[in-house]
Parts: sequence; structure tokens; C-alpha cells
Amino acid sequence: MTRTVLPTILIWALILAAGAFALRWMEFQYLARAFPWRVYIGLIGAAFAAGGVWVGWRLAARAAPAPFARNTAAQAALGVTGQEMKVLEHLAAGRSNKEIAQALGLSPNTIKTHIANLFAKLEVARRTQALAKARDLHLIP
Amino acid sequence: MTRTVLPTILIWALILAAGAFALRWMEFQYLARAFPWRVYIGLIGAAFAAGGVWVGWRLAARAAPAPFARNTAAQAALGVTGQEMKVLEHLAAGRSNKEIAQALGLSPNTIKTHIANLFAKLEVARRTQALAKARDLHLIP
DNA sequence: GTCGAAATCACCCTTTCGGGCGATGGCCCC
DNA sequence: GGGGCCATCGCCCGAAAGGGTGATTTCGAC
Repeated sequence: MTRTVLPTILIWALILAAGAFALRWMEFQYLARAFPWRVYIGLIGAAFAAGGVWVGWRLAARAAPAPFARNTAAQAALGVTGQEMKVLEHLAAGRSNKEIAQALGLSPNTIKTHIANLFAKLEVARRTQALAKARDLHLIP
Repeated sequence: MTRTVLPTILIWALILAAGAFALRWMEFQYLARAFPWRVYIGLIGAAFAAGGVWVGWRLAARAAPAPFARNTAAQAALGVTGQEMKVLEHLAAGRSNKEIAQALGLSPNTIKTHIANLFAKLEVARRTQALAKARDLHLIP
């Protein structure tokens, strides 16, 4: 967090400096007018900008739930097939072999085979272990 | 970060330039009018707010990779005790009851009891299900 | 002092998992 | 047309996990 504060301050300092410079320039341009209202405009602009930053920050904070991109490289490297990935996802959802079989319209034996192959490819012996490793490899969220 | 500073300055320079131009134009258009300033205050405010939103969004996007804070509220609400949380963490690491027992210097029977209590509190029936739910409640990363 | 919650352990029994083995059919590629 | 890979299913058996019940100890709160 601290590392972003300094750049932020710098940016704002630059913006304010630019604004001041612009004000002087405009002062020169509109010499006849001697009103300080430009200052107000600057202040209002700064206030709106600050509010905008706050809003943008909030928006980004809640609208960015970490998109998660599946590590297809690891999947390919381990030779995990498509069907096995499907089973892996059901596994991560906490389903039993029987439930996965019903969800995919397959025999529990087939699910067992897929899971056994997954275990071999992930080099694990338990489903919880498989989940930990798969999450580590970003195969699942 | 550095790569965003230059575009930021450029954009703000553009905004300021556009604002100056708008001022001149409005000066001409509404020369005789008594209160044209409300219009540009609105415009400037909108422009600065928009720029601020943009900056805030960018800033938030590259800040804080979310270090994960355990949801102690949920833990308390469910009545999950400290020992059970320890067991839950080992569970998430993919360890068996026996391994957890050895790691904590306890009997496997005790681990079984803790896990059974966890299941009851999380309202699940399998360890993989418990992990899914615990992750959902942010009890574990 | 007693009551309750937490923590510890034990036993029994059923279900689920996992390992090992084999088998079949489809598909692609050389 | 044979070899390799994937997907599908079956059976057997042992290990792990889960459900139920009961017991003891410790410790803080009332």
C-alpha cells in the first residue's frame, strides 16, 4: 500500500502544478478580468477529482473479484484430459463419486478411474490432497 | 506504475486544454449572460470526476493483492473452536486423519471427533465439502 | 461447588475411497 | 491395420472416512 501513496502524491502534485500554471496562463489571456473565481473552479475541479478517485477506487475494489485464468499450460504439461478436468471441478465442489457420476451421466466406476488417473498425474493419494495441489497449480480457483 | 504516469499526465493535460477551450467558446457564446459559470462548473466538475474515477480505478487495480483475512465473524457465528480451526487447516492441506493426529500430537480418534464436530457446524458430510464451504466462508484461504 | 463448554480418547459399525487388474469401443496417426 | 490415447465400465479387496455413543479431564463462569 505504502508504495502506491508516493506516486499518487506525485501525480496530484503534478496535476495541481499544471492547474496553477494553466491558471496563470489564463490569467494572462483574460487579463481584463481580475476575478478570483478561477480559483474556485480549480478547487471544485480538485474536489470532484478527489471524489472521482474515491468512487473509482471503491468501484474497482468491489467489481474486481479476481477473474482467475485456468493454467492450461500446467494442465497440458501434466496431460490432464478434458473429462478429468470436469471431474476435478466436481471434486472441488465437494461431491462424492456417486454424485459426480449422476451429474455427468456416467458410472461411478468411470469416475473412479478418472480420479485415479488424476491422482497419478497430480502425484497425490487423497482427494483433499488433489484439491490442494490443483489449486496450487491454478487448475481450479 | 511508471507506465501509467505519462498517460495520466497527458490525459489531464488534454482535459485542461479542453476545459480552456470550452471556456473561450463559452465566453464567446454567453458573453452577455449574467450567470454562465454554472455551466462550466458543471462541465469541469464532471470532467474532473470522470478523470478521478479513471485514476482511482487504475490505482486500485494495481494495489493490494488481498492478503486474506480470516473471517473470524463466521467462525464465531458457527461456534468453531480454535482446535477445530487447526484441524481444518490441516484438512485443507490434504492430510489424512492419522497425519493430522501426528502433526498435532493427538490420537486419530480425537481428530475424528473434531472433524465430526466441524461437519456438524458446517452442515456437511464430506471433507471435500467441508473445504468448499469453509473456503466459501473465508475460514481458509 | 456446580455447571457447561472444550478437549481428549475409545469402540463399533457402515459407507466411501483408493489400488490393482482387466476389458471394450472409438478415434487419430503413421 | 496396428499402435496409442481416451473414455467407458466391471470386480475385488483393503484402507480411510464418517456416524453414533459414551467417557474423562480441565477450566472458567455463575
